[in-house]
Amino acid sequence: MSQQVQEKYEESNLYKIRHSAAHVMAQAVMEMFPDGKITIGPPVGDGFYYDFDLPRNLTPEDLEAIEKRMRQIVQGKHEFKKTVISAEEAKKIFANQPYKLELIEGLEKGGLDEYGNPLKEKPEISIYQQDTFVDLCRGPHVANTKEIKQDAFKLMSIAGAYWRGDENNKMLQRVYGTAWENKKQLEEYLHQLEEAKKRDHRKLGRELEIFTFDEEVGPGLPLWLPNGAVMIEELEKLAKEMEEKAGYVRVRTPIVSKEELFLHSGHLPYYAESMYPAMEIEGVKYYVKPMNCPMHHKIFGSKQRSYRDLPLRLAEYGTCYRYEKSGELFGLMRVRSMQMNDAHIYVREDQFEQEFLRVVDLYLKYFELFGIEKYVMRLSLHSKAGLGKKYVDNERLWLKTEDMVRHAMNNGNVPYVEAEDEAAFYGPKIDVQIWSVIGREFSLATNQVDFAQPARFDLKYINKDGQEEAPLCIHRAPLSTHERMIGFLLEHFGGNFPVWLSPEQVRVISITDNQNEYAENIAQQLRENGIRAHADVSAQRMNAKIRSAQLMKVPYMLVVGENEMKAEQVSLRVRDGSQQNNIPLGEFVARAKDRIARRAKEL
RNA sequence: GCCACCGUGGCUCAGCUGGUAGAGCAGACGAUUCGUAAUCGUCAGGUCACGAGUUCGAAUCUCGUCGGUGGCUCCA
Repeated sequence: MSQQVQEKYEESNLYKIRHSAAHVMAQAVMEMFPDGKITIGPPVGDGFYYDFDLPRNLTPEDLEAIEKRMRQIVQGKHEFKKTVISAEEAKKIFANQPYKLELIEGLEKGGLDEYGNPLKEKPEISIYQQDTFVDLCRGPHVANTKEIKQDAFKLMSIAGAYWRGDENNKMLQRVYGTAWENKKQLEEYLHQLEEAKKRDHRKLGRELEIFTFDEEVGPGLPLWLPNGAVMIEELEKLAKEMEEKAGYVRVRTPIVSKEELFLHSGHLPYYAESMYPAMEIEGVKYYVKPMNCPMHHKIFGSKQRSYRDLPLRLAEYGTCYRYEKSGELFGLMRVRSMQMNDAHIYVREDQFEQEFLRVVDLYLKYFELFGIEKYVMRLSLHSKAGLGKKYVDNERLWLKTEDMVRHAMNNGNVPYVEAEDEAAFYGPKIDVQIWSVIGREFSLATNQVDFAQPARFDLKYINKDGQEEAPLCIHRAPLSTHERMIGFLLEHFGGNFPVWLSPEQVRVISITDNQNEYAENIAQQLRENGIRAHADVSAQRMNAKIRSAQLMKVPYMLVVGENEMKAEQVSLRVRDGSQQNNIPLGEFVARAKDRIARRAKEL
């Protein structure tokens, strides 16, 4: 479904403007560095970039100069002229441009596109020229440079990027820019970026006292503050409720185990670079677990299983530790200690499809609950080249299980896209890609098939005929990790959580000291009703108390003054600003309890 | 891990081309007792991330380390 949107964008005028702006930028950069090497410069989601190999690193001042020169160039109304040429001619033109020569060879020989991916047919080779700048390019472009409005683009940042996206290649300098049809659109976009910053989970996490990082504790190792701990517990409670209904049982396993376990599981052969290095005790190596699965497989294998026992659904919200490269860490979204919302389901082959769909169904229930509407299910497959390296070397089972997943998804009428070379080492998986409201994309829920580990651990059950048979295993984490989930939810709700998720659900605000005791009393009654409440009896004025409760995004404020105390009532101010004066406490308790029990979106 | 940039009290930020730190908010204390988003005052709080170097003198310059940010690679 996103395919359609992309095709549209590629045909749009905006796409041409951005692509053309990239060429203009390349012209400006090449004027500055005549010996520089150009590579590729495509449009992207909200702008464009161009990758260069330059004699020195660009500085922010350079960006200004480049931008200034670009404005001059676009005003020149230079035509974008396309010429179709032969590979030989192209090689002559770009004789001093090694990256372009590589691209031309790719086009000529195997039909590789600029990212090195194979093309279906051998494409024609064309160049585009504007003013003094010639680029190998298939287009399309705007008619002339003046169609790029001089006040509707902006260079955004300099970044490093590997040639052809391969970390073994040279790192190039990438300049990102944004370009729009007019000044107003550009300003709107820049405004959106500002707004997005306000919803950044790292900022909200600090302001709402959800989590913190400490240099001395270590990068990627979040400390959960009391408010954050409440949220995690709410997520666990939710998961436990759902899973109990769905027939899961819960287990607990240790954080470290002997090397042998991870050799056995295949983690060390295939996953070692994402694991913390071993520690040695009494001459034996121990590893901190990056996943719970090997332990769960041991639990499966701890007694003889009958076909009647399946599906066996073992759940554990265990904390795992992965060594993520330092540059990959990102707030709560990418951490080194993470609590998986994990379970492993052991099924017979004939149960696979139904069980797999039940897991997908569970995701959808969660998405509905959180109001997540924009997502894409992505079926991640192995690649032939990765067999024996990234992936367990058993092509037959890969193809078979991939087909089983496809079949299940098709039968369940669940739309999905396929992604080659993205699977887990032990089998294909469905990842759910979602976008937080501020446009950040990542995968949340995951549902993975594992044919490899059960075999490695020699897991068996006794079938109807009394024969031993190997189960399939489904790894699933519909709430992802609690870290990433809460990071996502912070941005998704902008900190305005539904009542059930709010760390503090009610703040009781006394107007003067005379009502302090009454306020404390009410907070206590609320707590006895299972509502997270506390009284603000500080020496502040009511307005200041309301302001601080609003800033902490507390869903309900109960204001109590002389009148309320006399009448034994409360005045309710809701986070959205609405209010309901002089209601009996019981009425409010009923409302709050109802919202919490239903996990309602509305306040 | 790679490229670039950044790092001043809990938070947000001032501190020009080097002369040894300042504000607001938050906090503590005191005063105020007030009807739906900030009452007033006083006080306390910083080895300017850390370590070297240059210099008569460094928060300001150089190098290194650590941490963060934007990307690349990778990913729940």
